[in-house]
Amino acid sequence: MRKGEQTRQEIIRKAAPIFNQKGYAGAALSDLMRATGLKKGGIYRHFGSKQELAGDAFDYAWKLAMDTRFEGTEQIPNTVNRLKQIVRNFRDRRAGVVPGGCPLLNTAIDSDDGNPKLRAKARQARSDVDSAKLATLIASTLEGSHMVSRLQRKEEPLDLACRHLEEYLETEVRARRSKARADKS
Amino acid sequence: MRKGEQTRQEIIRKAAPIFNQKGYAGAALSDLMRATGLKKGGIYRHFGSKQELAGDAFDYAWKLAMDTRFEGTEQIPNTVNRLKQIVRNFRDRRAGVVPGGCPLLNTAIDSDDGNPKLRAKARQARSDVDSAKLATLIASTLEGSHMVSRLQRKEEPLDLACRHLEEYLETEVRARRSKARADKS
DNA sequence: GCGGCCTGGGACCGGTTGGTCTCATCTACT
DNA sequence: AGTAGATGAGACCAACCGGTCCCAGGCCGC
Repeated sequence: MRKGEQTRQEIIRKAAPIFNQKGYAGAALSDLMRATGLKKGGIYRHFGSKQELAGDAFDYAWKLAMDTRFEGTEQIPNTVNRLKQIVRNFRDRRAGVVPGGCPLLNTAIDSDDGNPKLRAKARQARSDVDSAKLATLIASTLEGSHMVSRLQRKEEPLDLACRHLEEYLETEVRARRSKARADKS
Repeated sequence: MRKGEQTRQEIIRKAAPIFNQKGYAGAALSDLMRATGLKKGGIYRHFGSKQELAGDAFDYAWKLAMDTRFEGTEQIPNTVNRLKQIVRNFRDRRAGVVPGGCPLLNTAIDSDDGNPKLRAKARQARSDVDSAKLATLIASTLEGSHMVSRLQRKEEPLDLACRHLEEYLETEVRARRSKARADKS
């Protein structure tokens, strides 16, 4: 029982970048076999289907991405400052995260038409993190500019979006909250 | 010669939604055969490979999307107002455009790792439309929120981003331009 | 250290993949 | 109207797809 679970996790770890880079249809069993060093039988011992593996791989990749984005932000007391740190993490902390870009963005596009299991996972992941409209706006902006950055292989669009968001948080949000607090008292 | 070109265009028109919805790997020849009503031989008479067809299909889908987004904006003299109209078009003019979401976003993600031909096309498409940092920011925000909207099957995120952009254009940009003009004089 | 269960290799499956080729038919020019 | 070239069907291909199964060997509890 011990060794099996260990191998299972190893497969997920090795498979995650493949799915994240090539998408569900693009990631062939042969790719996963090469990446894991296992043969088909070995992989299928631990997962009932390719979909199940893809699902677990997404969970793994997404958890890693979220952990990275929130890294060192929990203890920041001020909400606006915390959000700004998350934005900065999104831009700067690329290393250590699963290769192939944002797992949520990739999976959302990949599973958009068809593949309801993966779609549900992606949707759940998003709704878990969305606690406010503000977060939606920030996430959308970051996802979008991240995509454009990856496409152009330039940091500029993402950088621009980050600066925009920081400015926005600084001016609009902080100001609005101060106003709301003032109105309340 | 006449009929052939006609058929070729018809194939592109019918194939574009398939590629846009399922991605390159996910769009099987059999899908394209069903969509076009032609058999394999008939399709391959007009295209040297699946990649070539995918490339032409992307060009078609992207042109359609761009035409829709810029529809009725050329004659608006004020730059800020023109941008705001483009934003509104992006949100409202969904009909008539190739199903499956924004072709650029889909193709960018799909061709991100591997498939350099398609990647080059997507990159070219973006660089053609990006004339300014402002445009990059707007495009990134729209693409991102559009993705989130599609994922959640809700208009809210896109709507929110549009309102945010309109507000941003109204307050920041228009104000900045007025100031610049004032400084100059 | 023995026995049984867990593990992973590898052969095998039917179906599908992208792609080629031939040939009958249809089109369009003279 | 005749004919040459354009066209598309359909058979065919090897490779590969996701998935199943069995069995040898390694792991682990006793």
